[in-house]
Amino acid sequence: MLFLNDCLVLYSTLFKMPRIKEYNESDVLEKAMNLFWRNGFETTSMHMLEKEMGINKFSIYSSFGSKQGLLLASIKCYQEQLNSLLIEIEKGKNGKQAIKNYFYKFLSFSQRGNNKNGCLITNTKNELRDKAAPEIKNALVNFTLGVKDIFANALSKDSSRTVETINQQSDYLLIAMFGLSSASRVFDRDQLENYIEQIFNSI
Amino acid sequence: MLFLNDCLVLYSTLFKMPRIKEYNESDVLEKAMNLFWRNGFETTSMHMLEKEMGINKFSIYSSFGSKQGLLLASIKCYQEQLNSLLIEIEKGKNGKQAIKNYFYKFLSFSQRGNNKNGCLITNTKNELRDKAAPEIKNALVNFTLGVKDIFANALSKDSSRTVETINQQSDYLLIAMFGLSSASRVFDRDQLENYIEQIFNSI
DNA sequence: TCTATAACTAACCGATTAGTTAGTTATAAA
DNA sequence: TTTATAACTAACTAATCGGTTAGTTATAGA
Repeated sequence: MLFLNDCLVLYSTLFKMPRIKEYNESDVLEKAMNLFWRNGFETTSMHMLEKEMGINKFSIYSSFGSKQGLLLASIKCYQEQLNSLLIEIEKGKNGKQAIKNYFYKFLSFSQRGNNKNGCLITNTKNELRDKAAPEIKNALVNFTLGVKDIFANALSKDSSRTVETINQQSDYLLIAMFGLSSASRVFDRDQLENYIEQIFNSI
Repeated sequence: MLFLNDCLVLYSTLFKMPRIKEYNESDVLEKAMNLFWRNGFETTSMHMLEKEMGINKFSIYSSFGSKQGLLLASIKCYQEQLNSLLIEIEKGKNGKQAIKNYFYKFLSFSQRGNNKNGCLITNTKNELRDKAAPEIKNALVNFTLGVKDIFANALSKDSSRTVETINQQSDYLLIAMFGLSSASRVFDRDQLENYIEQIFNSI
């Protein structure tokens, strides 16, 4: 992602160099992401973001445009973190087992630090629905479609599944993952692990 | 539930009868419940509630005490409606099939009128978590425990399940129902029906 | 040192929030 | 008709919301 800072570096080679930003945009973005992840969009106020990010409103708005702009940047930051778990699926030789491993890793990811934050993407889908800006909706939908594709590709590595079965099972796993994301905010770890085991009994 | 209206009737036999309420409390409660169900707690403002319920703030506060008090009453109203679906499970002879039928009926219930409202209980759990008043938390937890019991009792009707298996499978179905509630707000009907079929393949 | 510029501070904006309250109206027993 | 009382109206409160802006500060080339 190209941040204003990068533009400034380019700019400074051509014109006079004005005052330098005192914060790192990817550092403060990570903090904003964690706040949205923990509290949701509406509950997270600009005041909370100022305190957590350590910068004031002017800086937030000059770097990210709006509160929803900051959420969109947070979602993309979050998606990059999830992607590093998702590519493990593609490496696995046994598709079903690779997806199952991903479910377990995701569970740890969603409950790290004893916080029951769930999944930022699922949380945002659940919370905003129609109220999200089109860019945010697109980011959420596209990521979800990507995950389904990864599931489908993994399943197609295993022997003897029809195209129809692969489509049904990847759809099923997608909703099961959505359910796990929501449930991970409420249920205990052992209940959730039992849930994962049962999910993979049926495919 | 004993409403102020009922107290008033009792009161009127002993003292002078003052002005009569111009609205029916269970009627306006149903409308409030639908609003909370559709929009969630925070998004539903007192102004929206005034318009939807057809009464003003004073009346809402005199009948239900607070916004969270109105939510609590709405949740109890909602639970009564779900109970009429849940008792069908207890009537069924084949436990697994009875629970599966409940999943399908719940899906129609959660998407009636082409609205993707999900489940008021799941939505509230997802949205409020720690911010809910203790009374609301208790109502949610107790209802959830009740549903698990109903699942367990139904499964124990079928032959040859150990106590351990019944506990695991009813826990699994509880989380699957939670997942279905969340997913029903986002996914399509045929995807969700496929999800239900796959769930019951594994038990 | 001067100057153009962007980073930064802090006060401010109108709108909206949940909740309150003073004053008015309708009721029915007395 | 009088009167006690609760239902009702509507204006109000203090706090908070996302977002803006006028004024100050730091930078580095000229």
